[in-house]
Amino acid sequence: MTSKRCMNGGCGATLSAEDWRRGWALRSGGFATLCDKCGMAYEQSVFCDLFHQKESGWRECLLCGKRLHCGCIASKSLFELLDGGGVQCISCMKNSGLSGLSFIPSETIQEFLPQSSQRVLSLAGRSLKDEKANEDSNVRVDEDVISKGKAIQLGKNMEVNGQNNMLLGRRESLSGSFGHIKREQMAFHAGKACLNISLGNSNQRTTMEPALSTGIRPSSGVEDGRDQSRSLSALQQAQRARHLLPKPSKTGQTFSSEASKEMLSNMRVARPPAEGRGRNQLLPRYWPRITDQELQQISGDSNSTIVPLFEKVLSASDAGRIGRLVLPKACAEAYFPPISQPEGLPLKIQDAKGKEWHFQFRFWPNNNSRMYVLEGVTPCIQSLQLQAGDTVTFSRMDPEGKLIMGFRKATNSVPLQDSQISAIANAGLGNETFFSGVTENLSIVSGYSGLLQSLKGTAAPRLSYFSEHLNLADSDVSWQKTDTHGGRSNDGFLLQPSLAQEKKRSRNIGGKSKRLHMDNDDALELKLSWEEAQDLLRPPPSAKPSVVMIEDQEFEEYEEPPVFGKRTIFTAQLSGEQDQWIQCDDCFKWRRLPVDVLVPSNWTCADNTCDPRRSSCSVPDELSPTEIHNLLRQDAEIKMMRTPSISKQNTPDFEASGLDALATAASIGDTTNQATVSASATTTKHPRHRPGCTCIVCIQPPSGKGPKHHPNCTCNVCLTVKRRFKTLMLRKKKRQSEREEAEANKRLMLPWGAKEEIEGSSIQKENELGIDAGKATVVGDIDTGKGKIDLNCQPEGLQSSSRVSMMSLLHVASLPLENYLKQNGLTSLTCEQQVSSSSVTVPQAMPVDESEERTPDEEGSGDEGHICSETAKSDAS
DNA sequence: TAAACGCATGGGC
DNA sequence: CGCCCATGCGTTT
Repeated sequence: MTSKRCMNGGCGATLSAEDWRRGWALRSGGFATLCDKCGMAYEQSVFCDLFHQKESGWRECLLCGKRLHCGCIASKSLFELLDGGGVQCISCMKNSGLSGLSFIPSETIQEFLPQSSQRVLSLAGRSLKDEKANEDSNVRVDEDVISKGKAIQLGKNMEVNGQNNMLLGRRESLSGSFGHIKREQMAFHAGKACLNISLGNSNQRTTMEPALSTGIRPSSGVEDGRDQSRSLSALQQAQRARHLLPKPSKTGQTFSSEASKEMLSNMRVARPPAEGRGRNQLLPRYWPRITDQELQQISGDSNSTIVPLFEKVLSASDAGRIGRLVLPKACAEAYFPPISQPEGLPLKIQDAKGKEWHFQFRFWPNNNSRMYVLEGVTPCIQSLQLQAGDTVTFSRMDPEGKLIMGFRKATNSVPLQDSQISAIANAGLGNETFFSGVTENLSIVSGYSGLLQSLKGTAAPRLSYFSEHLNLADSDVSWQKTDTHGGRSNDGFLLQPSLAQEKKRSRNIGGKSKRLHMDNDDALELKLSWEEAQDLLRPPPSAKPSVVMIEDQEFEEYEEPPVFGKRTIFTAQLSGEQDQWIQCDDCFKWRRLPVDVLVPSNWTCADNTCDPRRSSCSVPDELSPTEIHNLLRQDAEIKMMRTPSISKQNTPDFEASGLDALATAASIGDTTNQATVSASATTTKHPRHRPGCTCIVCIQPPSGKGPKHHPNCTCNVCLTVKRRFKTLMLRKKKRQSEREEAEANKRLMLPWGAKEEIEGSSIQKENELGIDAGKATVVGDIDTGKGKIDLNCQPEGLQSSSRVSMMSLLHVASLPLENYLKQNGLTSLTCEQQVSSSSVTVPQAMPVDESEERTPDEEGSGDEGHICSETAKSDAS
């Protein structure tokens, strides 16, 4: 397929593949081409490459630079698109031979949909030209006929723009064949006038006014709850989609931008993210995640461009002997050739090695729908040694249009260990969740009560409960899921599952649960530790928790769901002034915020109410590129320190700082790593408490200053202290039982060292979970109960110290809160704080982990003495 | 009789 | 309730 001929009436231009590459014609998505000579698309016309996609909300026309937004669907701009061949259907979210509007979230489209009406509709688009009834570009479609179509109902609650009446109808339901797009659901719009638009050359398009359809608005009284939810959540959905889109692949970008660059070099064209057509319509689980490298491998040295289409995790039946691979309907209809007969078509698909496979692409009628399958895949599956759980990817090589099949073995997932599970179960903290991966911007999750519910079960159900209640269906986020009982194995990604497990496993592959899985490379990319997740967890606005008891443990329950905030970076300046830095979602500039501002998951400059001067994306960065670089670098270092294994592995020479370093050392058994801090400033506190830190240590005013606190004071500091006390009590119980158990087993059999190892191992367990138990260390006189808890301090000999730590913690925790506070001089809840002499990034306080682990003592009042690392080391040893 | 085929069923959402 | 899709299962080859 080296050339194409424009089918548009008098044009007849022949366009070669070289033409496409040169930008004379744009090879579009699907199986279509656009004639650059006449501006018309032919075959299945697809306009998507005429537009650079901008996030999810709008596109910029490459020809006229016009910004098309959702409103265009009801404007003349829409008609332009329609004239090119169709529009996306809101019901199936496919394209009626044209995906120019595929960037518009379907829910948004619905908002602009006109109501079903008894109007004379005309079918727009050249692709309908063969339709006999459409020779005059007008087809009368009776209401009753239309109403058979399912798409109608989507628009039934919409009012009609008097000028540009538009109606989406289900093509299939109308009157049978409309040629190659027979099955497609497509758009109709009223009036002949639309057909007179944009038949000329491309430049005419520039004259079109977007003319956002003021006449069309969503009506109230949506009857169908499903429709309602879809409609009402449009913005949310769109926003979520925007935030959670996978990183664009460069290769994909070249698909449209390379050609267009040449063609439109003098135009204001922003480089689009590689939102290939259809991505917005497809379920995220089908979004291709092929890497640039993989794409490069496929394309080799050729001039071809690989456009990732979709992917699928193989189910048991896909990988089984039947040799049928069930294709996601939306993907099949969007990317594979249209088929009208169940027998379908033979399809040649080339694998990454260049071998060409012959499959039968067909469908089975299924209810009133279809089920698409690729038949004859067994040889291919076997050749590639694929099995259930592996992923096959489908791409298209342009301009040839050849289908390419790749795969990704599910070989590198990291199952949860039993120790991790049990540690999670034992942690006893209400909102702990084992995050295997989360994108940096997180969306709303379910309510706290859901989490609490989940706590009632074992660890595994808890995890799955949480997973399943994370409303992240539109996100590119997956959650490690564990089996609900028994082995707690990581179903779905077992390398060599036993036959006995086959069935159970297969149920967890694909299907609904597959969205809960995540490839390991994704997990790495999206790695977010439990601590970091805590950083991002925000209490709901105006949250007032009620305390509930579950299994003798108190939990704060919130009415509103918790919110995941956007990740920010905390810094401090020479003056000691603390800042929080946040990156705008739109312009990616970093803006300064006060430290105490809790930001939502999405944040743009416009939200910068704290600094009106910088509340616009147009305002330049406050920081120089170098400063930003340093900011990010330090933040990355801090992050790295939080993940011991990564830290150890990737930066063997990196001198981790503070407690993190010691925790790291503890968890990896390297006690020689001292707490020397390169990035932190001089402070009498542990280096972890650098200026800007918002932990309880640092949020308290300097000693002797600040207000005295009453016992029932509800200020942040007091609440935190009280909360810690509670946690301490909980942990006391836990550790006591652990200790008793360990001692019962080992007292007479093991020397101290070995016994200490037991406790040490429990700490290490927690460290594996991101619970830096090693941070909490107690030194002092156990017998008198005047233990001085310095959680800043990490003695060199972790093991011996942990023994003291446990006992002292137990003792301290057994005291009444008042005693506790009093004993530790905390009635005034003040602390000494020194600021650094340089501006540094600081780790964000970890609401549960660190703050709960520490006790007020450490931060405390100076008279008990604030034992810091150096001192503590000698004390403890 | 087994494999292939075509459709039906049902869980999950 | 409708849709998707994994897979079951009866029929055909």
